[in-house]
Amino acid sequence: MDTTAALAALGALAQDHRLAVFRLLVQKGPEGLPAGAIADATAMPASSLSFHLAHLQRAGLIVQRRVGRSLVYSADFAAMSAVVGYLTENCCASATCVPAACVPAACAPASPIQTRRKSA
Amino acid sequence: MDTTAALAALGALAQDHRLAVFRLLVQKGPEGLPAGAIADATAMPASSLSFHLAHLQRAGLIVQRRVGRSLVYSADFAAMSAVVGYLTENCCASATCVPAACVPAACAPASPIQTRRKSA
DNA sequence: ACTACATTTCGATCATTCTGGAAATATCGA
DNA sequence: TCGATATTTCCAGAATGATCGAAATGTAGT
Repeated sequence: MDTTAALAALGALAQDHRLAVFRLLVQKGPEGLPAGAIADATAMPASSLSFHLAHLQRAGLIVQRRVGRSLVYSADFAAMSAVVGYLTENCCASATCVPAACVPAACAPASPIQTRRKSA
Repeated sequence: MDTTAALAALGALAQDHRLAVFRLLVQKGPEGLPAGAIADATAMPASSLSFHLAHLQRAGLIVQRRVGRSLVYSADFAAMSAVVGYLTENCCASATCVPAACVPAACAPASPIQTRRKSA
């Protein structure tokens, strides 16, 4: 993950509503949640939610798929892992920090369905 | 680290100049760098830099100390570690994610001087 | 084709953040 | 105390971001 992508991801998460939405989607795992259900859970108006979902998606943190007439969103765990990787790689002066084993693909969902995006 | 603090940290890092400054300070380790040197390295006007340094400091990511007539800034590795901890704890549905050994105090500087702040 | 439903896009408004010059503050050495 | 250096605070303007109702789009069932 390059700095531009990291910046986009950090910017997307640095907002209370978006962080709440993302955490909710992470909880729900690869199955995700339709926009309506997210709106209910977070008690925000549809248009505002849509704005934030688009922001998270632009940043590559969530993924959208259509199911019937609903748009179902789910967290992109590989992208999140890349963000954590970027931060760990850039938060320490040298290699003395995190055991290397922790960095690659650190964020995997409980079940193995995986959204299969470019692993950054 | 609670969500409010994480939000502040993410917000502080989600800006190109601030991310650059923070990465520079992380590289420099606990010794840090005076504001003037940071201004030189990043080629930004003093007042703008001061604004961003204050932002990073409010978020708890960097620490300031006076050395002569310089104000020396250094990364707070414990705080950064807390941010990574928050993200890893909140990026996975269950405990299947990062081996627990990686989370606590993950971000330590090469030398053991440690800025000694509340560990978030 | 029509109606209902789920969600997005548009547009206007309000709030926040970024920027950088000029003035103020703090420290040091003589 | 004075002048030089280092940095911050103040200020105003420009840019970006957030909010949410209303209208538009897309999908499904009949």
